[in-house]
Amino acid sequence: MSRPPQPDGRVRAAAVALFAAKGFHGTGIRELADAAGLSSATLYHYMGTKEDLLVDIMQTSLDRLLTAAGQVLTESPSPVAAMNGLVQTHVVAHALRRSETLVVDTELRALSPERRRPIVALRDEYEDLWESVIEKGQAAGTFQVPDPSVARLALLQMCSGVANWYTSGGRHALAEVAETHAHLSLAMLGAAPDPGLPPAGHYIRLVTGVWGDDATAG
Amino acid sequence: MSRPPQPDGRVRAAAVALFAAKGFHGTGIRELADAAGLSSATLYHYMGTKEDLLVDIMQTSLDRLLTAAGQVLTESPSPVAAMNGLVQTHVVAHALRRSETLVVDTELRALSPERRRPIVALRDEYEDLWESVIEKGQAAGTFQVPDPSVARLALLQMCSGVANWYTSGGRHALAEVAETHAHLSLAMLGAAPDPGLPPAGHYIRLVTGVWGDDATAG
Amino acid sequence: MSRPPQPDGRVRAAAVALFAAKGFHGTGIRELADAAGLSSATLYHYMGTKEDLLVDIMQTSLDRLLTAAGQVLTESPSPVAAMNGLVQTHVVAHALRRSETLVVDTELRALSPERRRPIVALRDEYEDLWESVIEKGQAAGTFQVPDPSVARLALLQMCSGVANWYTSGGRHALAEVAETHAHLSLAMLGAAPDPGLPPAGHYIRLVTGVWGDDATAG
Amino acid sequence: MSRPPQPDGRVRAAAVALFAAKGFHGTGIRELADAAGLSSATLYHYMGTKEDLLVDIMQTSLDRLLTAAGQVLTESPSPVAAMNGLVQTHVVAHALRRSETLVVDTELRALSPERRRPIVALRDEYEDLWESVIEKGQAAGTFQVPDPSVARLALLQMCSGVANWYTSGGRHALAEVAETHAHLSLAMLGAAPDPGLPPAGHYIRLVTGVWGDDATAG
DNA sequence: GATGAATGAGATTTCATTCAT
DNA sequence: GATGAATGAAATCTCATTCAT
Repeated sequence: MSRPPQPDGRVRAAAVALFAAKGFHGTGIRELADAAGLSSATLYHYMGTKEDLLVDIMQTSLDRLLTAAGQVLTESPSPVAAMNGLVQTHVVAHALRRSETLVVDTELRALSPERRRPIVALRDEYEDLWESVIEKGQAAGTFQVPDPSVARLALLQMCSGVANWYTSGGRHALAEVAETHAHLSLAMLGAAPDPGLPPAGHYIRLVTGVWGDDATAG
Repeated sequence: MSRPPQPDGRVRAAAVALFAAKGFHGTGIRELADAAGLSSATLYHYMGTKEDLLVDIMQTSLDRLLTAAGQVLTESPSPVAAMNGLVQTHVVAHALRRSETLVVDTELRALSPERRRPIVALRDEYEDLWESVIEKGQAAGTFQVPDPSVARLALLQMCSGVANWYTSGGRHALAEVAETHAHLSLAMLGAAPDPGLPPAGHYIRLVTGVWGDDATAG
Repeated sequence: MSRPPQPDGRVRAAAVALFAAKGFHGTGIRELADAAGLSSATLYHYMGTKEDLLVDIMQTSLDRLLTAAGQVLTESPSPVAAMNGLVQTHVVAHALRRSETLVVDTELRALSPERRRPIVALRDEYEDLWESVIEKGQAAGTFQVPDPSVARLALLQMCSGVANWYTSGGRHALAEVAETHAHLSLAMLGAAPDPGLPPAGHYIRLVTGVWGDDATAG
Repeated sequence: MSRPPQPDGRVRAAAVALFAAKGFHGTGIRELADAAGLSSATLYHYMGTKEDLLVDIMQTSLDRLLTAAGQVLTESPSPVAAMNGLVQTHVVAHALRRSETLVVDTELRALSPERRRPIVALRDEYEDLWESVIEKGQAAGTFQVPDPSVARLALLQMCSGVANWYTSGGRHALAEVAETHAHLSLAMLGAAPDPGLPPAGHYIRLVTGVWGDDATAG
């Protein structure tokens, strides 16, 4: 009775998939139970309310993005390297975990104001990492953009958008997509290409390391 | 009884605003009626079902995007000019008509398969215009991208994303946002800057010309 | 404003057809308006409430049945002749005016108690005519039935049932159906066949005379 | 989630009573819930849609009529015996289970075409049993009717009509009604009375055996 | 841990009817 | 005479959630 129970893997996985496919309000609790192989009453042994479940999914996802970004920044010696890493990590995460990242990006509005606040704080913390890299590069003369904050917004929209169209086994290989986005991003920022940056494989390992292989894939 | 009556301006405007803010499934019919200043029964005097209303909004919006893009392509002598025009027009439309463009971009999943099909066809028609411009530029040697179709996807996500964060009267002026996106886009495509291209004002006029000033603003 | 307006031909005809096909509660007022070629608001120039319309239809139909039965009894010299006439008249009316007789037979329950009472009185008046003919024949020794009142009920159900299955132009000609029912009825009552009774044509003329050719046919 | 749950006894009983008394369209879902002693939401725990409930009622009723008729035909050595049995069984069923038989006879039109088809097939199967008995009797010279198919229609309408007027404890005892209808039916068909046929008690037992004493009585 | 039963509130949509024009 | 606009009430059905077993 003290705190809401933590959703187990099956429930989370079903919720992530359904919230991504049909939206939070478009997903019924019985639908969710069916997908998890449980009755709707049993569902409540594994979670608090439907909103609790959404919060939990978002929190976990943003925590992981922050962890991954932190590792990237630690290991990157320059703004160009940092931006290359942030973009590739972000793109790989949005490609490999399409559903959960889509949920974070589209269902903020479904949260009540009180529940939304801490989630938005996490998201802002993450986006600030990007902005400060851009500013450092701009200050160092490595980047030239008309407006750093517009650049940050444009970059993030572009990279997050991968979750909208990437399909594993589709026309574009993951490494290709990640590297192309890094290339496009650096070009956007006016940075010269740097052949010495780590290739996509490095960031794919980083992302899979952070996410582990829980059942929430997809 | 023959065809569902055209929802009048107030109903459409209320629907666009609410669907954008809370999602299709997150918007109740009574909420919609309140926002339109009608009773929920009267609402049905002006529309078919809630889904009809969504389809109508999407269709109108995509028709206008296609019209605007057609005008841009007609008047543009080169791939660089065309891309500059497509990006600025798209960005201006997504900034001035945030709500309706957001609805088009996020609520496709709320449509039943039968209703979705023709809408997706319109969207694909629009995106194909972008792709063929990229391909022409690539063929002409003006653009150099690792992968044209990834570039198209990345560009569109970036430019559509404006609807997620632009606020009139906010930190960024509309003309600045449009031109910055054009600049970033051409940089992404590896094209040299061209100071002779039409400035944002031209495309703002084009967009307001196409959209008119009906009640659906926002 | 004083009394509810009399429904005109088109409205009555549409109502009779729809009430018969879909039931009173199964028929919507807009459906009715469509069928009559009017708007639902205009409908109310021609009728009172939906229930008024039903009452009107039933009253008219029962009045005509009573008129026809009165003519039959006047001209019939014996219980056998009377029963032959009642049956044939009833069958012809239920065949030629399927819809309106079905409505009378099945929608009594849709009336409020106050409106039902006078209609039931008319129906009882009509059925009493049948019962008294059976009793006269039983008293005269022409008929032999185990129970006159069960016989009346059985006879009327059988003859009214024609409205459930007769179709003009179908497998059975009207005259044949009427005469067969008269034959079966007299057999049920234990009466010897009488070749001198008027044939179906006589009663078809009687019925069409009473009903006239208003627009309520069918 | 797989198949609509079987409505339990109380829901079925309430539905049968209300559909018979007020018609399918005349019966509201809350009314039904009240009669079953449930909330309208709980109702849906026990049934699919209102139409599913109607289909279920009709199917069950027709299945039982077919079962009973099959037993009658098996045990009847002659067309006269068979017809006597069919009529008495039918009459007893329509007297003891007025409501459910009335629903079958009057609410077919409330079904959508897809749901109606299999129900009509069952009804036709049942009516064909009657027709073939009449034809056998006619071929054997036991019956003499002007038209066997009109005779079948007339007979069935007469016997089904019992559900419209019979009341247990009313003026007419069940056995009397059943035997009277058998007598009238055989008279209609021109068959000589046969004192050796089973009396009503036999068929009352047959019917109560087939119907059991579930909660759907009335 | 699991679930059938239950429900108040609310979903979307239709109802019959009125009225100003 | 005709109708578009309007509506309170009610229609059927689903919602997220609770609880006794």
